[in-house]
Amino acid sequence: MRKTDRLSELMTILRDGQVHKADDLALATGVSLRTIYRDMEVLVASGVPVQGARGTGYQAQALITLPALHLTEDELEALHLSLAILGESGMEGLADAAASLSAKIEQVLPEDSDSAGEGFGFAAYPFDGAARGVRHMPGLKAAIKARQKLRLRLQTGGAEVIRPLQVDYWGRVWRAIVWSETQAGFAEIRLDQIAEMTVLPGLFVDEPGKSLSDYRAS
Amino acid sequence: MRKTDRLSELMTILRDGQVHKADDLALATGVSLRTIYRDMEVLVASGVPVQGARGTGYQAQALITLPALHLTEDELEALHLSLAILGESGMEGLADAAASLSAKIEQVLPEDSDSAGEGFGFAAYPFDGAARGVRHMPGLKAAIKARQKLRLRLQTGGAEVIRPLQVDYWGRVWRAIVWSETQAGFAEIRLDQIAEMTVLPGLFVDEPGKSLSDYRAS
DNA sequence: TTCCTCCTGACATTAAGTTGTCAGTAGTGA
DNA sequence: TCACTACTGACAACTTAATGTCAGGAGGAA
Repeated sequence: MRKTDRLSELMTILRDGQVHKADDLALATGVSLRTIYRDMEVLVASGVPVQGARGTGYQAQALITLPALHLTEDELEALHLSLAILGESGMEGLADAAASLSAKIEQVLPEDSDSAGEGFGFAAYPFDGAARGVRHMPGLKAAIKARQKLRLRLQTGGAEVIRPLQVDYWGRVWRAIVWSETQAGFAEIRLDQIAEMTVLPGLFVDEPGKSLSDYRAS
Repeated sequence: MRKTDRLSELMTILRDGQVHKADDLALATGVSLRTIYRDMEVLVASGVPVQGARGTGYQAQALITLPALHLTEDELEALHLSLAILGESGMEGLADAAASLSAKIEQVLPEDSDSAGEGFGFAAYPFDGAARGVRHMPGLKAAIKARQKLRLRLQTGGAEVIRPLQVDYWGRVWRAIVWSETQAGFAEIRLDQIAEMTVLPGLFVDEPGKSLSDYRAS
């Protein structure tokens, strides 16, 4: 039996949530006790919620394994937004579950060292903030498509008239890349910093020095 | 360098969405061309959206990797419900992304062979059905807690007065385990088969032969 | 057609990982 | 305190996986 198959089998056995002695697991899988201890270590390290109690045995909680997924940005956005919506729904139990799932997801999402990024020196991604920020996503995207100017009031208090150019997921935050008319320059605005967003009647066209490709060239 | 580290590094390089020649990847990671070809095969097999074009090079799409997660049932419920809600929201683009993400998740969730289960012989888990079914989850759970009887009308047309005992995720479906007064027996009802659910004024107490532990003993 | 670069199989060699045995430690409940 | 069972380190032996070299093939663009 290959090791990965054996780990799978262990998880199947443990899925019942009952207490299992290492000896029995060893018998069931045909390996030594020492190997079971090692396997349990591997399972724990990979995030499987199983505990071993001395004198008792091993017990896992209800256990559904979602293997690695590769997501597009749209899919990640959908995931964030949907959990945020549920998290604020007040549905008993579900809001908590959405929060804990969201925390698990944030825990494992890659964080590029580059994205430590100046100005973003927060240690954790606050769930409430993400909910508020992600809410603006659809409106921002519509404005980008329609080339519509927006007025943003940020949590820091300032208001800016901007041309939204792009929304992306950079590091562990959703951000908008904008040309700010108020500041006459490019800006990267975290969506969770947006307190209020108002659609303005003015449209914009690509002007030299103010377009997305200019931003990228800088 | 360990293989897994190298695969990680390859993904980091490819994340920029640009075209990369295998030769350059080999130089960057210090292995032979043949090994790069093998590595790319492994990445593709694991779901990474990367393609190699002959004469050109390798290119990946925007790429966010969510490693394996271990969820509780509550968290899976939250995930299903939240995506279902977003999927029906009509938000442009997001409903599609929620659907595609949901499909990815269903694709990889474990399906116990036991759960092929008689009567459930469907090949795929229809998204629409899941949305409708998951909707009843909160009401069911409240009724279980309050020991409230319910009248269910199923998609097959029948109506039953039931005592809801438990909701769980079995195989790839959410189901309710109930004592059906109409049929005088236990039943397992897929949530997506519930067309309508009405709360009745009657409460129930555990009667011998009709409780959850009786179900489990059978 | 030529060039460029991905693609695949085979095989000997090399590298890495895994295992069981043994010894010793430790926590919990009766 | 004792019994039960999880826990950890070390090491030799064994197993499995990975690698590079070589040869040959294939698709797409200029």
